[in-house]
Amino acid sequence: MSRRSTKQRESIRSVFEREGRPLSTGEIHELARECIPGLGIATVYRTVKSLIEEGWLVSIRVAGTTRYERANIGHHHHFHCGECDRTFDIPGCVEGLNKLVPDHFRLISHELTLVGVCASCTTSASGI
Amino acid sequence: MSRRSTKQRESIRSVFEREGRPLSTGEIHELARECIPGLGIATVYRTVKSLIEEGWLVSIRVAGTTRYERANIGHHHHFHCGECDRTFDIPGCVEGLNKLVPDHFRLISHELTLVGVCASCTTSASGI
DNA sequence: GTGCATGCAAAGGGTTTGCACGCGC
DNA sequence: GCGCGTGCAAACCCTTTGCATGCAC
Repeated sequence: MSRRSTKQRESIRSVFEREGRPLSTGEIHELARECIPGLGIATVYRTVKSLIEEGWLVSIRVAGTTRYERANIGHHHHFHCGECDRTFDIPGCVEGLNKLVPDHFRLISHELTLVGVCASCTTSASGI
Repeated sequence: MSRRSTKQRESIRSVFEREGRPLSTGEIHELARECIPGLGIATVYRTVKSLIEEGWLVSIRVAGTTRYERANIGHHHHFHCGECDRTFDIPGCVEGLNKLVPDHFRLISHELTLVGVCASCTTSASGI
């Protein structure tokens, strides 16, 4: 269970700590390659998988793509920007979920995604 | 824009009318083949695409897969059963969405998915 | 030195496209 | 008969796996 500390692995962890938002494998690859040009996509997938097994990351699905984020940030939801295609965490939750559950259905969890335009795209109009 | 009426196309439409719930391409293919054994998967994809362009279907993403449903059923959300992997429509909505939106972000739409166990899986324990 | 982690390339699964045939019109 | 819609197979994209090399320990 104890994993070796390699520069690839540490680089991927630091990308998440630096960005502080959910990232796709493409984003991870691109951002981590700024430090490690030769980083292979297979290593990204393998490292993400092992970080999930360790409980350091969790996977989420937003706007049709799988993304990954830190596991320790508690219950929250997501805001997806349709302009720059980035996803952000938002704290808080909604009320009235139980009244939506049909009779004899059992509610275990829920996912909420807000879709719109993020602050930087709203102000710059051109995106990032 | 006017499409020919073929037995494949009509069969796919009737599957949606019969089931009344969001369907994946796999489910569409399987269900429509009960009437048209030779139906190819490429035809399913092409027909679904054209039904979306016509505004008869819309695509949604639930639990990691793309599904399709009738476009004319109004605002609603989804319940995904983790046992049988089927998705159901649920009427109604939640309150308090606006207070979740971060400053300077603009909210356009939202998606809510409840995850749990559906009525038939709850009672039969074994699923469908 | 031992063996896990990496990079490359090939293999998988789901979706899309090219092409010749057949059916709707 | 003309041309769109279909079925098959190949092509694609994203993700996973096999294998030899290299680095962490």
